[in-house]
Amino acid sequence: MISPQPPVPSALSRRRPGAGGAHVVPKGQQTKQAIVDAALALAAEIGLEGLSIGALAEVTKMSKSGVFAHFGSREELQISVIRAHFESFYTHVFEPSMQADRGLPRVRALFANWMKRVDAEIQSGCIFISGAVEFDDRPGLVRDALANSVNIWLAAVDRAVEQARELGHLKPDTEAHQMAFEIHGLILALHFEARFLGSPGAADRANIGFENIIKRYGKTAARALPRTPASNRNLKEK
Amino acid sequence: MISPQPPVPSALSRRRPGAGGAHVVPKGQQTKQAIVDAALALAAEIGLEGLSIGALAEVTKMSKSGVFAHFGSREELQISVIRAHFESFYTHVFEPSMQADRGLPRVRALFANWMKRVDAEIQSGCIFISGAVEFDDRPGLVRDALANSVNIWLAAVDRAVEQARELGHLKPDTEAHQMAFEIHGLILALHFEARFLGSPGAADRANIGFENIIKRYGKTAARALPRTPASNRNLKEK
DNA sequence: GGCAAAATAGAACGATCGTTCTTTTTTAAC
DNA sequence: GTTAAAAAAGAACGATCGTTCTATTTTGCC
Repeated sequence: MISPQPPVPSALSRRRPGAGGAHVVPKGQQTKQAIVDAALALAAEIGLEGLSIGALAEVTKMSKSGVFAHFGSREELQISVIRAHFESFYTHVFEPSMQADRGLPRVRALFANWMKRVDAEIQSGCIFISGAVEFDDRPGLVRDALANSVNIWLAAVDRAVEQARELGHLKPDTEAHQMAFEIHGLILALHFEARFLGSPGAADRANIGFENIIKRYGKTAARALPRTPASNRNLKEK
Repeated sequence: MISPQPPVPSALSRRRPGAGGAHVVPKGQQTKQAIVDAALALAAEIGLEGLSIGALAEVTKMSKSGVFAHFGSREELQISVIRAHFESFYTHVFEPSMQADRGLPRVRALFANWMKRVDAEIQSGCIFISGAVEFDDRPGLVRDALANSVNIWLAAVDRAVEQARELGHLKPDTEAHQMAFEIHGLILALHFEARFLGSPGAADRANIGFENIIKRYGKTAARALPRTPASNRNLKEK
């Protein structure tokens, strides 16, 4: 239900040959994984559209046809990259956040881990963001896979916000997707300013923006130190 | 000072031959303008990187070399497109906004016109946004021209916010670029959700997000109807 | 209307692209 | 160790790319 694509045959069986067991991982899947890893790094830099089988063959020290044979088409290669990126995102951003308590803590964890991820992607590039721009006008399987992955993630954010509202951590009339939309905007602005413009302090601005959003939708003002005693007083209750 | 590139020789003399005067516009610049216009539409759809001289020749019903001769390189063509896009943005977004009163009204006008523009670009695509993604890792003249244009625009937003603060329309400790950053995020989230995901209501969410930002930084709460009499009361003064 | 200059067309280049086909090498089960 | 299957290499394809060079057409001033 979580993974956007069914055909991940060896996602769980990809473990190294354990004691007593024979070689569990066929050679083919092994090199295919290596190709996808290289493609992941390459696509992050120059985009999914910039991914070329020739360049990939050079990086992996294989022949073009050798690389190609593992996917059957460039489209399938791109989809494999999206799949791998989603898995990584799921492992490093989504899963750790789910260990935080349901409600506002989890919303904070989602944003913090998301920030950490995007902050690292300032250097390498983010496939979800660049892919959205590259394929917003290009229908097909690649776009579908991309939109599928993104939707799953954004829905997870929506859900966490809605749970926080239900638990009384947010104002009862909070529109979950409205708040998630504003949070998403901060991430995109961070990516834009930091990666494209090289503007320093963008991460701080995203964090401050997040606190502003929390202040706007949160039920209590206890979290971020209030500016004046007056504003503190009136926010304490209701 | 405003235009990011000096060499715009006929920006003012591009008027049609008036009564009595001979043909003021040489044939060359005339078709060059037509090519740039076609390139502008094409680049909005498929991106600056997707711009190909062959496709452009087909659209304009010219030969490849005929198109090419006007620019001398693909890079120069891309820069011309950025220049044209900036001029259009300047005319349709910046200039009308400057007719609003300095301060909060002007900030509102800037956002409203920006929204109107992006809303139209949901269909065609926005060169500033897609270009930022395409060239965030590709140094060169194209990237420089793009960053230059974007910086001019973002600085204009910063300036308008700062003026609003100075005029007492915003809280005195408002960090202009922080607020502009959050506004920029709304625009980017709108572009992402509406253009890539096709999510309905994204424009509404951006507008609501803007009102939230105004509420956060604004000195008075008179604008957007307050939810409760209590919150209204305490925000009225200070 | 003639004439130089500007504008456009046409053909070809080397490079790279994704893909196909054939051949060689490597793997892995017996 | 043999052997069939899987994996990888190699060569070539048609297409498109940006660009160059040369010819042809069109423009615009006298």
